Amino acid sequence: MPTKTFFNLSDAKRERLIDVATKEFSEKSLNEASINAIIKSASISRGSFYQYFENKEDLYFYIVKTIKSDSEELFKQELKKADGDIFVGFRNYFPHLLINMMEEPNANFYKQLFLHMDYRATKEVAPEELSSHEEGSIETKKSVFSFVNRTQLQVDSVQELNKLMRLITSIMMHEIIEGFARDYSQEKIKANFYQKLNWLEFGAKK
Amino acid sequence: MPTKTFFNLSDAKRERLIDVATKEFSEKSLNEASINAIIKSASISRGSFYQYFENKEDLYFYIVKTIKSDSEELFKQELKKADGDIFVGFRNYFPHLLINMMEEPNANFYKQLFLHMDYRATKEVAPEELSSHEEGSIETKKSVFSFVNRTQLQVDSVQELNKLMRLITSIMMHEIIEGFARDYSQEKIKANFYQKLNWLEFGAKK
DNA sequence: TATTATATATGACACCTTGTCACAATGCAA
DNA sequence: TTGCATTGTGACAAGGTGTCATATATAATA
Repeated sequence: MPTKTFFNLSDAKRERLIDVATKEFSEKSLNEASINAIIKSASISRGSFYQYFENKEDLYFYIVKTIKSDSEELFKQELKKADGDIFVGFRNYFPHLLINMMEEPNANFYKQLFLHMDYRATKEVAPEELSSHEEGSIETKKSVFSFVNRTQLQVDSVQELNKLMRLITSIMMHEIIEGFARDYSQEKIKANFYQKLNWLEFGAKK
Repeated sequence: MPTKTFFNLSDAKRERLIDVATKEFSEKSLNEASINAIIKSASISRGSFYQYFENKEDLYFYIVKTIKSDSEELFKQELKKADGDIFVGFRNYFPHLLINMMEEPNANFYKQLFLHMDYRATKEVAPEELSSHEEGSIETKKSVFSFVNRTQLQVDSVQELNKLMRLITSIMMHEIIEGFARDYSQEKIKANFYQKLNWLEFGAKK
């Protein structure tokens, strides 16, 4: 996380820095992007940068966190509308996610992110509740899981439900990555995702 | 790909270089690994390195290709044994894959690979036939697909079958990555994978 | 207001990369 | 031996990162 000093900065300076960095990360991958380029564009001295951030990653994942809209909340809403049916919930949630990720202003940032994402980045992008995955402490906090109608699912516990939802999430992400890589239209990505969701929901076997 | 010059090298020199590089890539990620370290350990001059390889990636993916056992062939065999049932095929194939990836001598190399893998690397590791994915030219070559019993599946075409198998492959990889990240035992990884395979096969909905 | 304390800014520096290139040293064939 | 093709070499330019002693604001206190 950025330091207190960073958050003490004037809005103008802070936003300028973030804007410049976001632009850099939208054009280059995390590895290719350079602190030099950022501080030069933002007219900030090298020393200052390191007073705000531990390193490039620190800045990067702060931006990821910022950009990522509160998707979990949105999903909960769709889940409620769907009376706790996660398949319907995911289907209706997916278009929102696509828009957030594949349309301006975030499209290029996400493209770079997804095409160069490693395991760590995956966790940063995934909904927090699902990725945390502490097997014991799930039931305590009132969470997405409480909105799910489990009776209609082949799951025996919240842990299994968690696994199932994480599976769907990862399939979802996978489709978006594939979409970025192959320049698929949103429609095509949706079709691909829905097909996989159908297999998972009803079985791929006759 | 490495140059002709590289393959002209004496076995001793070539193997020494590959050994040293493999060790480096088993301890550090592709990004962290340094050509300097490799050429120093292998007692090779900087100029020579660039006469063998275009860059670090060139060497890296050559090693990946080498290390990766011909998994496709193994899978075909399991598929035949299973009378074309891909679910049985994948179930029986998975333990082989786990051993190849999670036991000596490849374990650390794969761990680094998987924990820092991006989209490109994903494609390098995935079975070639599945990753190529040229929608037209699939049926021509006699391939895995010809061993699959499609009648029992909810797929309408070879393209759909390809998608389904790519889905399973990606779930499989995902489980292995998760396993590396969380230091799961092979047994736990298997259990996780089989559960997901069951959902996919028979449906996650009651 | 003058002085002290705290927070912020700075850029030279050491140390690391990578890829290139002019040149040296081989090996092999005529 | 001469000549050509192949292989080997390390200094070099250009770029990267993180640190640190020092300078400059800004706030707080006497």
